[in-house]
Amino acid sequence: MEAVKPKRRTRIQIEKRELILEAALEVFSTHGFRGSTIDQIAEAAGMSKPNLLYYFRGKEDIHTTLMQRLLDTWLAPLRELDDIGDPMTELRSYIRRKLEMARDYPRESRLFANEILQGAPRIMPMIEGELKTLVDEKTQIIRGWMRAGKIARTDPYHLIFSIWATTQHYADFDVQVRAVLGPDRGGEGRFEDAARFLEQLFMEGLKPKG
Amino acid sequence: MEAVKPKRRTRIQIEKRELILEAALEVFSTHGFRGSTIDQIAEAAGMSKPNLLYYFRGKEDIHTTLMQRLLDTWLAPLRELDDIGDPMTELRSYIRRKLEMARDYPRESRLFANEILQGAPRIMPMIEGELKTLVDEKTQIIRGWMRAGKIARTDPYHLIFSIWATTQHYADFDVQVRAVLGPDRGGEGRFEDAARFLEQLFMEGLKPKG
DNA sequence: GCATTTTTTGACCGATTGGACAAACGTTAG
DNA sequence: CTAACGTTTGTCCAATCGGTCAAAAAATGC
Repeated sequence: MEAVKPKRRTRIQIEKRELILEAALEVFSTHGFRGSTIDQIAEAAGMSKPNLLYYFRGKEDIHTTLMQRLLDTWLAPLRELDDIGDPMTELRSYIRRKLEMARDYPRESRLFANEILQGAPRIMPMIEGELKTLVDEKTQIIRGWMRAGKIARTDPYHLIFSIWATTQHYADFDVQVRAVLGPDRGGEGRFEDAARFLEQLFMEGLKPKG
Repeated sequence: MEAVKPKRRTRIQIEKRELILEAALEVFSTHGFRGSTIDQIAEAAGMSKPNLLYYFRGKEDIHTTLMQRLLDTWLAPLRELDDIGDPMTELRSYIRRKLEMARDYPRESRLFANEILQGAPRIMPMIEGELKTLVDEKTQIIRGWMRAGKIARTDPYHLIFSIWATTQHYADFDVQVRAVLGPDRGGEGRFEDAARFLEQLFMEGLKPKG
């Protein structure tokens, strides 16, 4: 195994690459990979297409760079889930943090959803590697809580899936959520309503059986 | 308001249009609208591009036809949710039916998800109309159950969202679910495991408070 | 069988796409 | 100042895209 090249970067390169990735996040998350064009990204980043291609080898390169960074931030809340706190409180915090991410980083959520929806053609290794390892690890912790009678016995994998699904729904299906709630209830308050609902659902649903 | 033209169709037209829609469902659901090409659809339908365009005016036409049909089948389980049965049983059946649809019609789910993810540019009217109306109607029924003390008091809109999110997750994020569960647990049994988990979560979560 | 209508095809078109490239322009160290 | 290096741009290209069209082929009605 060879170490990754150090890749000396100038100040301008660092700044411009950052600018491009921010623009690409905006474009990719709203149109998907194939639906986005380099021109769109270049324009959003305020530069010409050839100029953008001076900083990245190509469209694919931008996308993979973006996805690699994304996964880290995206899995951060799950990483924080640990053994030392009270199980119910830990899970409640996890749900809250996940919902906050859906609220504050909807583009990241949609970018990820777009990729998975289409069969994860470009990030399958990360799913089978990093992500699976982390989930396997955390389900063990959850299983421990169940054995200790701290939370109801159930399938820890599907528990995690359901937390992912319910929270990310508010980012990925945002337009539908807003349309269904209507103008009066679809405002910013929808996230607090969602938080209250999900907290109740999961806390009651996971209460250990006497 | 003018009635839609009767549009006399020959036997061949009916058959071929069906063939094309089936092929288009396959292609659109895996690559999204912009990611799919007419050539791909034509090949999947076993005909040439000009031949396909003899039956549909264009790419957009195929997509909207597909979406219009889809929404009906897609909302069918929610339509069945009614007042006459036992509330808990009704909700349990709804969840089960929804999960069965994710299992049996994953392409339809992904097609829908793709469209919503990108801001529902082509089906917004259906969301704000048909879908919203139905949800408004059903939340009233659910609210009635809550007032009658049959299920726990909570937000009926977010309850429906969470059922949609958790069930459709198994279609939309299928590759991720399978990758995380691994080869041993990611087989066909995953849907039964999911059904058991979701049933427990929602039934316990919605149990009326004594 | 024959005329009419429906279906299928190959060739083609303009627009857009991802990307290459060399020349021009800026910046900076000596 | 100037040579070396980093950055930006205009122009170009081949491939692919959605869609057209006229003519050939097949099906249909009489």
